[in-house]
Amino acid sequence: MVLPRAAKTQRRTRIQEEKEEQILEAALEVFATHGFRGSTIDQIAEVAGMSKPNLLYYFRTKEAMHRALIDRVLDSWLDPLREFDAEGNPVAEIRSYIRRKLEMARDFPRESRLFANEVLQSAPHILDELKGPLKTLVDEKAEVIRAWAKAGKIAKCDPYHLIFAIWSTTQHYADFDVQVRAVLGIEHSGEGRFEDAARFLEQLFITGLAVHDSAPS
Amino acid sequence: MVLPRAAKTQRRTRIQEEKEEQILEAALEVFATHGFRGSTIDQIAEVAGMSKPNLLYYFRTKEAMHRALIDRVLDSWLDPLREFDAEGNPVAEIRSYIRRKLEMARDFPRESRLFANEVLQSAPHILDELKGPLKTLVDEKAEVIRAWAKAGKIAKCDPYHLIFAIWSTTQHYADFDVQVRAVLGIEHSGEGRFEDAARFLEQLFITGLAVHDSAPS
DNA sequence: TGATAATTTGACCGGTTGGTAAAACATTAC
DNA sequence: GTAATGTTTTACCAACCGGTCAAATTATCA
Repeated sequence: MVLPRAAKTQRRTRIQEEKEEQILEAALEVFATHGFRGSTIDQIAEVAGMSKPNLLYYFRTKEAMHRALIDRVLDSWLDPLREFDAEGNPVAEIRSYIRRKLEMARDFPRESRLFANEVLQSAPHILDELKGPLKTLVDEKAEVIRAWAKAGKIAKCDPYHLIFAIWSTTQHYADFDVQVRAVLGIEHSGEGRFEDAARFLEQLFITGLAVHDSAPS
Repeated sequence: MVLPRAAKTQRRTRIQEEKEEQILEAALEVFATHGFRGSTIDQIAEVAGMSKPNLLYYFRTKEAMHRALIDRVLDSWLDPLREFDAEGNPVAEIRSYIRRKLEMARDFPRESRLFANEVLQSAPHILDELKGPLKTLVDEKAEVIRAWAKAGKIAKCDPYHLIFAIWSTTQHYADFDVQVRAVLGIEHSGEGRFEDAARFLEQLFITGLAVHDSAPS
């Protein structure tokens, strides 16, 4: 057999699983740093520690690699939002959503940058996912937030823009890491900046969304 | 004379000014959409409506074009922060800073994406500007904010992370425009989304930073 | 007008890029 | 062991990319 991608429909070799894993790891590194068009197969091959034709044996095109990577990462990327619980305490839910998003920005910055690059450049490869699954999920959670506001549990606000604000403020620490560190200076560029950010963002969102006396349910 | 860039040190032709303008406009369009490595001189030339060698007559390399573009745009991009007035009313200053940043995201999204692309990819061409002029400016304004907090005019908070939060939430509407529109759906993708965003962000930041009874100066 | 300088173009070049072909090599199943 | 299958490598290609060059064209101005 010469076509590994076809063989995959049957059963995958141990080697296949290992190598595909290796390749996607390298692809994440490179795509996240240079974007799709800015990345080269040679670069990815080098990071993956294999030759270019070898790499193309597992993924027939650059786009196939990118697509496989996105498919694998997108789901886990949305997990924090999925865990947003309608039954939970509103303030606690928002707080822990911010926490989780910030932890992801700290622990998985490459995944964040992968999407940031893609979206920044008009999301040519994931637009459908944004309009479909992502929109559906956000619509659902926005409804939850709207209900909380209506019940007077949090301040009235546009739930979509609230979600955007949480996304942008947290992912900022992954996507614009270089700028954050440049501005903070070496002395504040330790991992402590994530603690500081968490403290600030909690204060901002929790206080900013608290129901104040003049606006009862 | 054959070297236009040298001639520039003397006096620039009308044609030179016009063409350079045209080129930088096209370069902004292309660089903002595809990033530096993802952009090609041919693309820029096509958008600018001239041939590649002609374009290279005005800017000798792709990098020279990029650099000229950044130089031209960076200053105006920082204007809103510069206008941040230590003598003004804190709440009003923060409110109008958010307003201005949001207006820029709406009116000059390409400029925002130009920097976003650059920073996302580790800012290879502007790192010095970030560590120098940008950091200096932010340090200065952070001190103003710190003083306001100390005087009890706004809630105590980390001024750097406050600035980051304003940057990220406002620029989000330029940089991640595609995603914002995908999530909001066609029905809410009109220009009205900037009004909604402004309302939400004002509420968030103003309420979130208001001094609350339990924390006097 | 004509001379001079400024601008534009087409043809081209060496290096890179995504991708292919085929043969060499390794692994597995019997 | 050996045959079939799976994996890796070497050599290569056509398209593209950043950039050059010299000639052609156009604008400027005495």
